[in-house]
Amino acid sequence: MENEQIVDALELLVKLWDVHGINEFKSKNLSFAARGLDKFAGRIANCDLDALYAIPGVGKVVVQIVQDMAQTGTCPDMDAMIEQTPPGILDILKIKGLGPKKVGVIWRELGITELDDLLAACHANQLEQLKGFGKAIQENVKAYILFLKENRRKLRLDKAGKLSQQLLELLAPAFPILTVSGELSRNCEVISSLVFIAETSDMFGAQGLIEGIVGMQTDYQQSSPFAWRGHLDGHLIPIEIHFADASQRVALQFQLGSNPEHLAQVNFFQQKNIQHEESIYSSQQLRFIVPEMREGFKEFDWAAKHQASELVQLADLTGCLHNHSTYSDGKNTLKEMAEACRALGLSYFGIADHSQYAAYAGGLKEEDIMRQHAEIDALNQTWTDFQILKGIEADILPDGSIDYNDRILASFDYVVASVHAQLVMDQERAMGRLIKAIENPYTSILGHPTGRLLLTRNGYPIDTSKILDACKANGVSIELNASPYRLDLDWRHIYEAMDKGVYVSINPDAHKIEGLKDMEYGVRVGRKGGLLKALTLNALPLNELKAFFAKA
DNA sequence: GCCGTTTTCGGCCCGACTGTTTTCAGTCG
Repeated sequence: MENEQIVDALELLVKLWDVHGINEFKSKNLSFAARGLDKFAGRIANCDLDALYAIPGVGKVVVQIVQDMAQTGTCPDMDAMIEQTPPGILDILKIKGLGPKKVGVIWRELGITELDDLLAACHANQLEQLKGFGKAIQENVKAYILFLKENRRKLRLDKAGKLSQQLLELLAPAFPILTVSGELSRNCEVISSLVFIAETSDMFGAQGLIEGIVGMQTDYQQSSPFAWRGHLDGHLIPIEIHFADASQRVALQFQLGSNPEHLAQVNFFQQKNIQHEESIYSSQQLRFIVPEMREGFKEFDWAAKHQASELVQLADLTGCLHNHSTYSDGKNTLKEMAEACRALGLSYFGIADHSQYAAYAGGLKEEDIMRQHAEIDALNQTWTDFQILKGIEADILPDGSIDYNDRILASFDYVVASVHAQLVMDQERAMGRLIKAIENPYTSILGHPTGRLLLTRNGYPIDTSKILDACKANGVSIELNASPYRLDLDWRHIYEAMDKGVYVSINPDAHKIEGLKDMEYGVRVGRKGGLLKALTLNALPLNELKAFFAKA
């Protein structure tokens, strides 16, 4: 097992112990140890014992657990907990606002072990009767279960992409010409079904080929001679595989890859003998629209003003600006992160560790900042083609002020201002807080503007138009957080950012080296919203970027 | 279960909030 999986397993074990009410301090210690292991630089599975014992909270028992986990993927304690816990409890544990203690109460007092039963209990006002519960918690639980049920067949873009790759490999022997279509070909941030087009001259034999593949479960009611529908074992997301002969493929790819609104706007169903995508547009005197933009949203207005060649590309990026290191909650050192960034061919690395208010994430105290800046100055001596920029991801405090005093803020090259705590706000409060932060003269970039986590938590409500106006007026860039967990700014608002001339910064929010690659998701979703190279902050040459930060 | 001594037991990570209480437990980031 890899470090991340081991740590995840330990955290699950902690939760299960807490649900079962097992020695509170034993589980607290394991939780503490897991945090230490999470930060561990080497590979846990083959490090020596002394290194493990050096981690705070790790003693004989934890070492045994970790070793068992690393080698077998489980351990006796975990086996025992899994055996004693109905699987539905694990789903209930995912509900925000319900911790292990409350889940334990629900299980013991109401005998509930399934989400559906918990929802029914909410409807019957049983939850609010429990000690420590009330109307508010019951309403919150009800809303969250409905949210989970609505989303349980959906996947984030990154997960859908990986599953799609797996399916392409599975299907390749049967269908040499196979393409991805549907939402994934449009780079939607959340995918509700996986759509493929398989070229075949034997429409009626195609079905059977898929049925013969291990793991492919056919939904006979939804399938037809023209399309197989079903799912892959172990995955809830619906899969569609449409069949087309060579002459129909371009048209079908366009049809299934485009939102119906887009099809309507190009009069798709009135068009005959489609041979090339270009002709679909040219026949209507329209400019060509790239696949990812085909939503029937604002792409035609955009195309009236811009060319597809103006869209940002991965190769246009000159550096990246929102990253973490072991100074706060990152997994790799500042030097490792910077070197990895340089290896990607970028010309600068912006470090933006957490600020002091985010104590849970190891936010930087003043002395840490001094230490980090000294290290950056030293590292910057070692390169001529590359440099580290001194940034910070400073918390936007509940009153809208920015963490740190002006003297400290002035010591950074730039400041990413983000909300991390007190995320539950009505729009009025959220706007007051964000606008004040944007107006702060030290703010350079507004970080993850809504705080959303895709398929997990909706962000706080904001009036994006007013936020963009404030950004423009104050020389602040807005972040397109490229982590596939967030992809926040929502791409639907990028069109307006472009119209208003607001710079968008594609920020990976990387907490480890591999996280730097998330910039690709940012580019894909940015293009979907019409993001221009000219208004991508981290596509600017370094001197222009610095001028932007200086608000010159 | 682990740690660190006021060294073999007693105490255990932070700060803030929320929804429950009527002083606090549970949860979150």
